[in-house]
Amino acid sequence: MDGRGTAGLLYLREEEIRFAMELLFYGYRDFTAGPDAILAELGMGRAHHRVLYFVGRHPGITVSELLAILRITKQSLGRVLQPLIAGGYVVQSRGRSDRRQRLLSLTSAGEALERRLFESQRALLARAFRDAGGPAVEGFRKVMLGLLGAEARARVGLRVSGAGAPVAGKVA
Amino acid sequence: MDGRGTAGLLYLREEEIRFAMELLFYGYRDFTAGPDAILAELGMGRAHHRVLYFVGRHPGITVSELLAILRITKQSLGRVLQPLIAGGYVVQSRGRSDRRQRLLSLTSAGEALERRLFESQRALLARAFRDAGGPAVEGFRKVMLGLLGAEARARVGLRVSGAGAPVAGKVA
DNA sequence: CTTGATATGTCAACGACACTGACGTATCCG
DNA sequence: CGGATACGTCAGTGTCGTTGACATATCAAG
Repeated sequence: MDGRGTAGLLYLREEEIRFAMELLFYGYRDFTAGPDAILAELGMGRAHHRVLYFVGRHPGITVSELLAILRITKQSLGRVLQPLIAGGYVVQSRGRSDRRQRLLSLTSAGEALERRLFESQRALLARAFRDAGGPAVEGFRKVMLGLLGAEARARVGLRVSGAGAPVAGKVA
Repeated sequence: MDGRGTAGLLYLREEEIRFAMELLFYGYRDFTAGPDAILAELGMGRAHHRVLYFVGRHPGITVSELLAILRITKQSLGRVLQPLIAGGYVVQSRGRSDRRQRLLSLTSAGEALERRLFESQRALLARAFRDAGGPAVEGFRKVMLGLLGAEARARVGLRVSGAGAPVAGKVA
């Protein structure tokens, strides 16, 4: 299988690892470039995008849960959430069972902006998927899943349904 | 090469795209967590890591070239490069053909630190590769390569061939 | 050899985004 | 009632990026 019939299965040479590292570095940067440009025009940044994304993904999410996903402090979230609320992108509502909670949701303006940001990345990702092909996409998911820590894997695993068998991973 | 509009092979549902987005978000964060922790003890940050990495990767690199790779300003680089030089991790030497250039290389201390940071990520990546399997790794590379812009693709592409890699060869 | 471009360094100010620490308030729960 | 929890906020700090301006050494060309 491997060109050089060296070791049997997967010979993890350093070069191979460094290649992957650079793919992650350049890939992540180029993947976020589109939204970054859009947000810059609105005086917002990547942090705003993350909030819009996860609030859109989990309508009615609590502040605590959002903090856990983003792994930032409430002070950091506040700095970015306040403008989003003031700008009419996000609304708060008090929890019905627990009135201390402020459940977050997107307004229609928030949904529109999130959609715009999403489409920018969707286009790039869809092209990469199409060019790579179905089996490659499946491999991409497997490898990326292996990079996630236990917490993130659990979070993302909740919706892994259609993505095929999850990686056989030991979650230390 | 741009077969637009057909959903034949790969049905790019939104859910699938969002799943990949989250893999990239969580994956990149968890992938950088190891080095971040090591660097924090040394009073350094991710920017220092990137300089160590690429200087180690390209010994004798010019400042201009490093700036082009990182896509930051020389002021930003200076703030991070100066401590690395003062700390004995990086050395400068004047270019032999062009004495205006300051060619950058790692000292043995720099190599040791870079190696330590590398090993932290290598362990995680190697485990993810092993768990996912060879074909999955190949798919991972294909998809990630598709996310790179032309410039980054050319940059990493320079060593896809020269690596003598068991990588199946052509890209995309 | 002067002249203009290039490679690099640096000062100064600023912005985004994270942090810690501390305090205040509303609400839940036992 | 009283402690724990959910959230908000003020104040200060640090990393890492930016723009703008200016200095210096060196190259390359007329």
